[in-house]
Amino acid sequence: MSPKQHRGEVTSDLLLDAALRVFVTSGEQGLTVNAVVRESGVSLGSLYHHFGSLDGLIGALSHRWLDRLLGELTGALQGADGARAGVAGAVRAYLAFVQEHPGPALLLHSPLADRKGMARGREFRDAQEARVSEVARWIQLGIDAGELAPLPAPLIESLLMGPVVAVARRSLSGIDDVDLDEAARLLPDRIWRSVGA
Amino acid sequence: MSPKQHRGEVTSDLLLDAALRVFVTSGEQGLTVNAVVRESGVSLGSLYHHFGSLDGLIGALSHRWLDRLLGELTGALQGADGARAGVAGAVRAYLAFVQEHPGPALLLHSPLADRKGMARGREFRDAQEARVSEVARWIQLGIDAGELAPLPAPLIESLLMGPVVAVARRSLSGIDDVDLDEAARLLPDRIWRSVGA
DNA sequence: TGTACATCAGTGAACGCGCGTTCACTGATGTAC
DNA sequence: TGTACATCAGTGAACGCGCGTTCACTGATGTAC
Repeated sequence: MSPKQHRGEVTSDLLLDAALRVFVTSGEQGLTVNAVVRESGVSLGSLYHHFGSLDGLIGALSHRWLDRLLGELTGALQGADGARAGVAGAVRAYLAFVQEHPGPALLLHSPLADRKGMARGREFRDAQEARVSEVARWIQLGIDAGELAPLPAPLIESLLMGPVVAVARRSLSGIDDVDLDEAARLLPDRIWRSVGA
Repeated sequence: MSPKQHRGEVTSDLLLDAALRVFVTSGEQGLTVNAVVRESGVSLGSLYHHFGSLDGLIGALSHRWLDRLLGELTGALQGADGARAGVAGAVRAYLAFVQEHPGPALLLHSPLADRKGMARGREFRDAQEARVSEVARWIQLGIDAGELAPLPAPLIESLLMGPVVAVARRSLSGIDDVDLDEAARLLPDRIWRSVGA
């Protein structure tokens, strides 16, 4: 599935980038094989050669970007000194990602990512699983150290990321009443109040 | 569009209920005219007579349930004595809705609701607009009274509902690591810390 | 109360369209000797 | 270095399927006089 020749990798990237552009301009229901082929200039057969199916292509695209987002998130958590700084870092990292990559962020907030990703089973889940449990571990360490409130980890995670996701969705959906820079300034302190010990 | 005879209303309800069942069992991409017709026992022509299109049917279904959810939410906010009680009431009302109506909650958390709803334009938006701005007004009153933190209203809304939505999504997506009753007990106090003055 | 008529509700066969996928094939690249 | 061969990459016409929608029609209900 992963290319054995250089030109194969180039073609894969052409298809992935085209698929993202199609999604951004035409939405979920516009993301068809024909649209991707037209946008990329690559032949239909090549798409199937590299990804096996449309779901395969979308899964690979989601995987690529989810990996980057989770990477920045876990990096921010673990690179910080103490729970409070970690919370602030993760909140800002998420909002920065949304600002820098609105297209991919929209994709990841759409159910396409979940559905197609999950459908691919093990291979996909396992790769992310590592990242997701890094977050869970960080939370547990924070609770054990008495820095985070002694709540179930999923609730901490919801209190931490819920408001950020809500702001991101609002911004991405074109409801223009929220300023991401302002949110990056104000949210960390407010979120800390809810999860801090 | 709304039925003039009693049997018309019965048929509408049959279709709406069937559409919800189809969505719950087959998901978004399984929600087709044929599936709804098969599930409801109503003829294809009747579906088009009452709703004009599949989008019309889905829009009406989303509208019906979004109305109920927002109704309970605004009811909880306004029926409470003080901002803190309002926050707790709204959080519990939302989680109770998810527990009592998981199917509709799944529908409202899917992008189907947004997309189809928005596409119908004015008529739809305006009906909800009233409800949505009731929430915004309640928030503004809370800020003015010095009970809620002096943040932009959208941020308060995100801090208030974000964690609740996150917990709901988690529960609805089958990640079984979150207990809604426990969340209803623990979240109000935590959320209050983040939005209280 | 009875009849005529307009409107509403319900029906299902038929249609066209665009979708994802397949497949037989050609061309390019890398490797073994 | 040269040649033969296997594998990888790329191509696009063709296919079948299920989708949403239309339409000409019949039957039921309510209303006017």
